[in-house]
Amino acid sequence: MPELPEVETTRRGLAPWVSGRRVRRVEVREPRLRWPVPEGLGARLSGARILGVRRRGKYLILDTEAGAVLLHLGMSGSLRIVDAGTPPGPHDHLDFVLDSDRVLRLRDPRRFGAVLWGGDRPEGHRLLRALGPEPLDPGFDGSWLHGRARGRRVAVKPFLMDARVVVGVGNIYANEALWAAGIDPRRPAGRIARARYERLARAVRQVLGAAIEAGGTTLRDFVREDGRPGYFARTLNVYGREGRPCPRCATPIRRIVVGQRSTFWCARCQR
DNA sequence: CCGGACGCCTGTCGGC
DNA sequence: TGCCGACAGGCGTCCG
Repeated sequence: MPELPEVETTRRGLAPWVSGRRVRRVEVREPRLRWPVPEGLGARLSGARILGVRRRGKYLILDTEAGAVLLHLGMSGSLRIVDAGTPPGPHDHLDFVLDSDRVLRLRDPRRFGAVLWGGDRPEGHRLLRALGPEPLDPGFDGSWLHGRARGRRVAVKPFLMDARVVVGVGNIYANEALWAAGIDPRRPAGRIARARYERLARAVRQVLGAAIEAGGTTLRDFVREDGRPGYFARTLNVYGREGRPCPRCATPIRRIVVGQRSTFWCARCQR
């Protein structure tokens, strides 16, 4: 599900509901996520004030005065704010009950998501430490991509989806950005000129920015904190559009597999 | 170091 | 109608 735009949409929606609130208690109905939900989470958090919600890549960081919680939505996760007393559905695995009588609730049918203890320095957590730059920050540009691609023979699409290269770009937005930049997704990363990486970096920024403005992409599971979907799906140019005409040249969009992931592209526009 | 494949899970959809 | 395979927004880990 969630790539950077969906996680950022979630962060923005959540922040006003959780910032400044205290956690009354944590209810874990299903601790078996990607990793087990830490045993002592509730004990640590009970009574602690939430200071804010940050995002790093596809991770959310819930900062509290007792330490930070790391949240990841995996493929099918979503976080919502519901009224206390709202009965949980089958895949509503965990609640943070707030002193406002609202509940921050995690739903994750496939359980690829995670809820982890981040401690006092969550950015030093082993899962966050090796992450590359934020694509919307100034440290990310064509030179960075070009430099990281030196000598790499991996296809540019999995290269772009590698969180050590740049965070937040998943399958949907990798497809879209490569189409926008006119680059063949199978092209070896080290065989792309700097100027084309400048185009690609701009495309990544543009696509992610537009998707955030649209509230993210909803294919099936993703909903915002209030249950509404994101509307970027109607803006997708290639993802999920096999056989439909390329919006730029009308050539039918093709689907192939690159790096074990579905890849949609226009063989005429992308070279 | 690098690239590629594999699981982890549940749900949905299309074809027969 | 029912069954079965393919596929799904991620990513850590393992293998050669």
